[in-house]
Amino acid sequence: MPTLDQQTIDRITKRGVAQIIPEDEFIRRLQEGRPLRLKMGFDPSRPDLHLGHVVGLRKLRQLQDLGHELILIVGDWTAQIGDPSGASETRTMLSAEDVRENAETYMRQFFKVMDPNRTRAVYQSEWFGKFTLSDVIRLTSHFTVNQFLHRDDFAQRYAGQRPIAVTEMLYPLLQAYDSVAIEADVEFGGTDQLFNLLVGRELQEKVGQRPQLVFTMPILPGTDGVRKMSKSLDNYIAIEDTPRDMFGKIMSLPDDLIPVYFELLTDVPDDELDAIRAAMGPTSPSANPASSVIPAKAGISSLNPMDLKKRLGEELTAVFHSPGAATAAREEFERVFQRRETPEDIPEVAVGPTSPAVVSRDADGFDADLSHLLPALNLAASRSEARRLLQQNAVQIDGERPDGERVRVPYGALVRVGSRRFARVVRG
RNA sequence: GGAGGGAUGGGAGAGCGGCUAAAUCCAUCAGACUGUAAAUCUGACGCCCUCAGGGCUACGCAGGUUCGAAUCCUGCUCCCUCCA
Repeated sequence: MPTLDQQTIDRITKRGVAQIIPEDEFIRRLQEGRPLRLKMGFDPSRPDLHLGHVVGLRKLRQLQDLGHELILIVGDWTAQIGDPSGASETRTMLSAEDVRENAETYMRQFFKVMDPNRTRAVYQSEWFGKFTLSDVIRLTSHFTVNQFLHRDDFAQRYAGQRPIAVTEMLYPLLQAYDSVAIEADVEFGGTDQLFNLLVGRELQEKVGQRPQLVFTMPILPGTDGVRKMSKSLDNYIAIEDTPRDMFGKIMSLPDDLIPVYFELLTDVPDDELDAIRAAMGPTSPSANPASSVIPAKAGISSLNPMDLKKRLGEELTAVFHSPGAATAAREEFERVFQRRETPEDIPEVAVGPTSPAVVSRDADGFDADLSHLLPALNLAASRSEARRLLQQNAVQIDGERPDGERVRVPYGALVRVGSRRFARVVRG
């Protein structure tokens, strides 16, 4: 294993890190030069990875690249408990096939960031499958309810007289036992995982193992700019989003998220990061419309929010798809949104003579009832919505805005609703 | 075992007999503007129709009271809190 220079240590322990417990020991063990056994768990009931997960994966990848080994825990038992970190929602049991399928989906995404050669996936059922009630009692006996009630999330719910399921108390315990089972050296998680990770550390110590180090990573804000990125809040950018969606969602981020995203999701050097922060800071043009013209100093001219977002979008899209796809997505974006031109791939929809959208037709086109045509083209969910869109002047046919519901539509016409919904009408 | 609280539109959350297709906020969509699908402002936001109007469905489920119910009553189902 390579010896570590200070720069590498800083990169590992400073950037994109919330807390390392204890930090000095972590650095010492990194320098020992022996492979560490890194642990990270995942919930197989939600196999969709998004950029919020990538923050942690990138950190793990850095460590893999230094020769450390990751053990990925497939949480097929904890998944049955539900998400203890907030929204209480009863979860149905997953079948073994579901778990396996979800795990495969997960890994497919996972290995876009991680190194498969230094990753080993294990299922919790390897040890919990054999668990007996007395094992459970022994496990629970190490901790007190009072201790668990101090967990931030539980404390808040208890104070607010909101429910805390008994099984949720089991969640940290199971997760902790995973650390014992695999003899983890370091466990990783978001800052909201701190309590669970520490329980693992404590349990290992109680059963006579060397206690794991705990490594927490900052939570990435979602596309709304406020709440953490999560699927249930629908403010996420999925790893498997199409290049176009991924790029587009990044372009729609609030400007003040730009520095965080660069910091946590890219390798831009720290000094460049500082420049970005300075440009986006409270006195930046984005926050002060009066000075929205950026000084045309060479090298700094690229530091306006839109260009930064394009760069961010292109870099990230390239990671999860390909550089070519990323460039194409950027060009598409520029064409459709900046120059208001038409996109490359427009779905063609055949409209036949019996369609209610067709009032009468001839060889070149037809007289259309737009309230029927838009739903038929998948440009509106219902006739009511179609009418609303028409009233709002959102509809264009070959660039013309119709003034009524009845209008002549030639075959091959491009129908556009708003700025991003398109369809081409073909004879059917 | 006992006492109490609740179930409303994609989410949160008002309403507590007619003025309620249901306040407000968020999300969403559109228009304007722009540096972008940012920000801001404006508007829309159940479905259907021969559409400046009309109709149908909707406030956990099933009944009931009433000219009229999301709102009152009864029974169910589900959820939550507290006491023991």
